[in-house]
Amino acid sequence: MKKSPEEIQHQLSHFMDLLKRAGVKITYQRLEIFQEVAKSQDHPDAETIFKKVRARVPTISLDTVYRTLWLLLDYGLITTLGQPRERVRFDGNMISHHHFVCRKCGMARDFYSHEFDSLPANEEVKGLGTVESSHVEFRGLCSKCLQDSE
Amino acid sequence: MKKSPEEIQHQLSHFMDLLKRAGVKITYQRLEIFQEVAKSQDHPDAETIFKKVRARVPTISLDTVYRTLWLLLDYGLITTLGQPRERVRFDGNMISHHHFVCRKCGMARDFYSHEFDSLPANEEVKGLGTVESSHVEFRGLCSKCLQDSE
DNA sequence: GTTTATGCAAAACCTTTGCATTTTG
DNA sequence: CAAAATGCAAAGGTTTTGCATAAAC
Repeated sequence: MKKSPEEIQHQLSHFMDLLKRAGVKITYQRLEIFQEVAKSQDHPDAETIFKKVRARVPTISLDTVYRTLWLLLDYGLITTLGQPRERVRFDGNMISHHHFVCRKCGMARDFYSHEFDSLPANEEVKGLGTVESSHVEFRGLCSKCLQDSE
Repeated sequence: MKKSPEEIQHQLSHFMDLLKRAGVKITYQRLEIFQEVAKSQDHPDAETIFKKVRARVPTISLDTVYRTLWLLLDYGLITTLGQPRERVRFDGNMISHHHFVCRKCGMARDFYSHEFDSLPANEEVKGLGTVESSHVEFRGLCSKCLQDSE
């Protein structure tokens, strides 16, 4: 589902509004980086975004890209695949299971559900390849972070 | 759901069997590392596993831990949270969506489903915290990797 | 005895930080 | 003009690699 130029434009206005209200400066670099991520379809890494933006802003540096991406994340304008700023974590539980992940502290706990083990894939998904398993991730706040924020 | 000592023992036999058949050497270090991950409940990182194993094998080094963990992953004896050996990836799509991920090449594609946006959490999950959203990940082989393996 | 794994140290890799300069509001 | 952001270079943290030694088969 590719975004229309109008939709990108609309998101861009929202982005500028949000920064303005927060007293954060709107720079040429930030606008370009935001647009690049907003129109991306393939979950790019920082380096990829850097290269694409550099084609239009030759003086941009990689650390500005990182700083901007974390800023966008803080303002809830983008998300990451998996937990950001984390090292690899290993899982010795080979029984099919699912996760509850705390969006604040990153705590991940297993739970089990036969129903979720084999959710039905629709035609759109079947067209992408062969589906072997399904995994559910519930996101929210864990009891501990809930208490801390009260 | 904590594993019983018998279950760990059973998994250990399976592990040794598999390595033997593959002509891979069974070492003290590998046995200890495997057991540590097998009994873990909290998705530890390499450093954590290293520290725990070092308590029993004082001469072990961190690079052996990494080499062994990737070995275990290759043999399908453990998994990782998120994609292994990957940098952070950003997602500019803020509409609630789900993923199909290829287990071979790591390709991740979005798809949409109102049903999956709010799957019902059971009592076990509700006890962990407040659930805000649900996300489904289908895993399998993408069309491209499927072709390559034929 | 031959092959493979280990431990060490050094490298590679991705991401972050300090600081002088430039840009924004 | 004051405050904040950029670009540079250097540092930080995690993961990987080359190689001599040690262990497994």
